[in-house]
Amino acid sequence: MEARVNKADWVEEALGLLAEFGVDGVKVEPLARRLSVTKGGFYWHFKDRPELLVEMLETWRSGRIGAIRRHARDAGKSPQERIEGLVRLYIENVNPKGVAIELAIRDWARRDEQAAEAVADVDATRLELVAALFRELGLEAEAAQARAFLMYSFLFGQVLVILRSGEDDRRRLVGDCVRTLLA
Amino acid sequence: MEARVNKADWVEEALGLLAEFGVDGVKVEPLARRLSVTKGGFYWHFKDRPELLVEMLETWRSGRIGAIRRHARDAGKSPQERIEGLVRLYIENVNPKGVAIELAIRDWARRDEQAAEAVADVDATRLELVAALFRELGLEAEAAQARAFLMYSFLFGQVLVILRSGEDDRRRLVGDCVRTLLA
DNA sequence: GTCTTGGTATACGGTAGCGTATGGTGCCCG
DNA sequence: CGGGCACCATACGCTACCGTATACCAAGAC
Repeated sequence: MEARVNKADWVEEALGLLAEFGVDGVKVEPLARRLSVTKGGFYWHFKDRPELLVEMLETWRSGRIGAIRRHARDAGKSPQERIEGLVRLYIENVNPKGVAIELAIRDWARRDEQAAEAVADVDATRLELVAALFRELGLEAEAAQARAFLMYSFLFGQVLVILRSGEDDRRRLVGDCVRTLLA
Repeated sequence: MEARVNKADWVEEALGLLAEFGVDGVKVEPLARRLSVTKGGFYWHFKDRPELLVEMLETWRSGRIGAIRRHARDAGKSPQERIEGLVRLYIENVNPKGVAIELAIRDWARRDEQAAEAVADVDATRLELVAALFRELGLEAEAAQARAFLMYSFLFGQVLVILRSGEDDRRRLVGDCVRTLLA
């Protein structure tokens, strides 16, 4: 039943809109319609649309960084396994909505300083984690940093390229690439 | 002086808007304002806004594919040099507007089938070119394809990650990565 | 039982953009 | 020199969205 809609619900649904239509698609009236309410309540929680946007960014940033920190403590597995876990976690579309949000936010970041800062923040965290794993694998600090950058960039870039040959082909290619990056 | 604005001018300026604000930013009235005319002439050249959008896509697609074909005929240099030329050409921001257009179109492609098709088209062409260069370098067909995918994806992904350490650092990292990819 | 907290509905005025209509205007061509 | 072609200005009606105002309501706290 869930009659009432709270602040978190607004943000959550707004992220859904973001994933589907990009920043410019998160508009308050459509958002309210999605939640089957009118925008009456929106302006109770948020001063205006920009305030919702920063809230979304904060939610995303802390969510992503939290996820990374949780993953980092995931000891007991080999570095390879943990890297492969990351690959699965962020890319191999277990979670298409999450990927869509990432891409939408990165696009947004090209025009918005605050979005860019959030992205820089999570990138720094993730890159450091991946670099640490490469160091565990025996690489020198510099080399590990470069390798982490290469791997991380590849994983993102890969979702931007459109293969006509289909998803199976992509999975195969990504697999091959990850393997060579771990060599 | 250039008083009159022709179809190509509209498309050109529309691509500028696309680069700056994304697809949703290409709106006909603002576009006309940029060209210092009213939208009167717009609807003489184009039936409606969607028609402009497909025109932009076509222009971009044929432009990119043409550029690739031109580059492919650029013999006389070693494969390494030609690959490094590509890196410079498409990525190392010689041409920030071109990169912005690419990204905006790829974002657009997530929601629009026609944009996706254009992107798939240029990706196929570029991937094949890069794969050919890796074959020249002595890799087997399969390996060359995978390496091309890795390199191409990396170059795109790299522009999505935001480094706080600045552009010099990025250039250094990208250089290192490209070198390991050519090894 | 009434008060407060956390919402929701409705209605309004304003702006931006879309697409249409219609009537210019400068320039080239015959 | 008179079309007509290529383009521009103006004005209109329509819709979508923003933000504000204001009144309402339901549930728990006292």
